[in-house]
Amino acid sequence: MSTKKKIKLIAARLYAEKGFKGMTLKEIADEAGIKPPSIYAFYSGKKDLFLQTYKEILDDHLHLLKGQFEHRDTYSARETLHQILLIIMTYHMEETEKTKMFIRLMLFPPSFLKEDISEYFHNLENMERRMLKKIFDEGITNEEIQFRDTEALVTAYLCLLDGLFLETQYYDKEEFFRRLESIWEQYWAGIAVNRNC
Amino acid sequence: MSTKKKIKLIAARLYAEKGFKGMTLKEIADEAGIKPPSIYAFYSGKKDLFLQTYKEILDDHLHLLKGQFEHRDTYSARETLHQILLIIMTYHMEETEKTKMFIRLMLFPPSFLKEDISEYFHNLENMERRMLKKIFDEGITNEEIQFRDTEALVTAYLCLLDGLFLETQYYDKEEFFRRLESIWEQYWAGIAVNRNC
Amino acid sequence: MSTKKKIKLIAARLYAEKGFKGMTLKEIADEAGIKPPSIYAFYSGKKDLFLQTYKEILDDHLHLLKGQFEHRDTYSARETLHQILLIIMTYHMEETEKTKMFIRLMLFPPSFLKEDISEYFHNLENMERRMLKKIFDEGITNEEIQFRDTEALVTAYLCLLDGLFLETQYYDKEEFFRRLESIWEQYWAGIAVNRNC
Amino acid sequence: MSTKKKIKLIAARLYAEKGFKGMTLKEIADEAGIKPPSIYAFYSGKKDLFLQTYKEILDDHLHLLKGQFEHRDTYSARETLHQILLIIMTYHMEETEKTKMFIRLMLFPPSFLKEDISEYFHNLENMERRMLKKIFDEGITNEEIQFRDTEALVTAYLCLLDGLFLETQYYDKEEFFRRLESIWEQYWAGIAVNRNC
DNA sequence: GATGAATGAGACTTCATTCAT
DNA sequence: TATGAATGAAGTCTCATTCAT
Repeated sequence: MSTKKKIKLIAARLYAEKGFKGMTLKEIADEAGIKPPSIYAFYSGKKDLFLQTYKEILDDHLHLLKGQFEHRDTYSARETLHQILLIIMTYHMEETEKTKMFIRLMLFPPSFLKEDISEYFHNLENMERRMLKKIFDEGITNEEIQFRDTEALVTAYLCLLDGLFLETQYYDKEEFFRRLESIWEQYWAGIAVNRNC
Repeated sequence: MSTKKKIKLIAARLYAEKGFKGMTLKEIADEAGIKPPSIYAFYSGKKDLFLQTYKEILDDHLHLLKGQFEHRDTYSARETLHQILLIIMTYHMEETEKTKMFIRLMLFPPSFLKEDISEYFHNLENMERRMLKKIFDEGITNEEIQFRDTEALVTAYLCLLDGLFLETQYYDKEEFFRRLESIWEQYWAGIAVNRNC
Repeated sequence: MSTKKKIKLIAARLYAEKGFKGMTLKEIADEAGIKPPSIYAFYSGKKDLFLQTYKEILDDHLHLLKGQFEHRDTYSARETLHQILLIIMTYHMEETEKTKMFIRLMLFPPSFLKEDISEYFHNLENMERRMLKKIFDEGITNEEIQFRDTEALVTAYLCLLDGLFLETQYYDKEEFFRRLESIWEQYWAGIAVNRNC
Repeated sequence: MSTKKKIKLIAARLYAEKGFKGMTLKEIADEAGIKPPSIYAFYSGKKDLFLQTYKEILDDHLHLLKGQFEHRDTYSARETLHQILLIIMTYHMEETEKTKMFIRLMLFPPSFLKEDISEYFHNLENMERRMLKKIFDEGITNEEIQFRDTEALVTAYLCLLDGLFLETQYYDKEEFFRRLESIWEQYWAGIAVNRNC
């Protein structure tokens, strides 16, 4: 891997662990096997390095989400919604560094990025809402899901995503996915058309 | 207010905003209207100040939770569970600084507190689970809630709490509580005994 | 003992151990069971406290020396010279703090005392030389000591004192006095009139 | 000279003058024509700088002593013992800084070095005693020196060394060496075989 | 006498950054 | 590309000292 790329990866990890102030160029350089001034051969400073790092993280994340919402036609709404949970959470459980960085950016952005980040998340949510809305609309049309204001359905699903997302930080893989299934079942029971009545 | 108390409050806020490294004694002193060395008249150092601050935050939080779970006998399970959501989230929407500090501690504890924090959250969850278990058991006995493994019910409710908790960070008060109601309704529908069948 | 006196004694000890910069008013106050500002009730500052302390040390020392040289008439030169060694060294072995302080003052005086101290030691040496000269003159007159330039005898005796003085810092009491006797014997053999020839 | 070496030399001098606490990185930097943080390019802190400095001082000193005791076979005991005095004292009169540092280390070691220093001086004395013992044994065999317990002879010679050593701090070169000769003569008279009887 | 609160001065140290090589 | 040397800015902390109480 190129030194430049290596620096960026290390920076991402250290940012996730320690935050912007807490990560030092010395530590990054040490782990990359170079000396701090060498970083300036690739990036114009700490901020620049971080800017390039964080952009990549967000792009990754967006790409992942987009991927999940495409090719969804062949499945039922139930399967799609369940699948989305699984895929997103698997990603977060596996890419823990990226996820930690993501959380830091979301909740505690460095002040010089606050606006930028805020806009990103705004767009992200809108995109998610649009995509989910389609899925719920189809689910209602197919009589899989109880008729209800689609916006409300989206809202609750996003809350489910958020809750699970936060919990990826507390539990180990096995425990987490056991919980996920249990939670999913109750969630689905609340919105599915009850065919047993 | 005493200077000592003032310092602690400012420290809590700045920790919430910037983290341990990011908050500086200079800034704390400036806001308190004193000079940095004066802080040492009350705390033996930055770490000590932080330790005393964080202990208070956690005690506050624990106290709040305990308060919510007491005196619950007169209400139905539905009311109790709904009320818990409302009270906890109201606290977090109002005490935004303490909540931010709480989140930082939970997700990105300073290394010298990792163990301590970890133990605290472990105890916290156990306590919550015990209390919620009782509520759900009673709900099932009263035929308000569908018969189901109580542990699973607790797990899902905690996930709901987590999701909402995270969302206190994104939305304004009005928007947040609108969402809360919508989410609650769907959640309750998933676990309540369906009397219309 | 009065607090004022207590402070002075503690200051002396701490100066001996750590030097002027190394001793802090906090530490002095702690040991005296008071708070640092209270020292200002007795002394106008650290320098003043030290000035009063060091003056007492030097006065003590001078007083001791003077005492040794008086009342010497009844003894032989041999006994007198031997006795002086014993008494001075006993003092230094017993009053280790005062001795340490004395050494510090002599070798590493705080810059604001350099001149003062230098003058003191100049006077001290002159006084010692005068007194010793008398003893040696009498010793030569009595044919106890070989005829020789009295100044040279004084010089060698002072060197003996210095050597032993330094060694009070290295050895324990027993070991030290064993050495002293052995050294004294050889010294005396070098200057005594050899009656066996 | 390299900046690193320059810093070390200045540190040694300032330590000699003012002790560990009294010497400041600011002053060292000023004299070296750099700024305090630059010192950290060469040493990891004040302690480290001091450690490297003091090690060199002790090594120097040991090296000097060892040098004096070698190649002594061709000389008489008298010449050897006299020569040792001269060479050691010449060193101390010329390397006044190193000697002052040496004295400070010996009498007032920084607490973090106490053990280390103590062990060093212990070893030093043992080495000196061994070497001197040989010289005295040979001196007795050659009938230059009166028969006597060799340990006692060594003890007295070391006391002579100590006395002169301390006096290197009081007198100027000329005065000092005049005294030395006078002292030496009386010392030697006390242990030499008296051929005139 | 004594002290709690406060502070100016100054210490050590870290860190991002520059620049000549 | 890479780095050794250097530094300005800033941070934590210590300490003698002041002052109102």
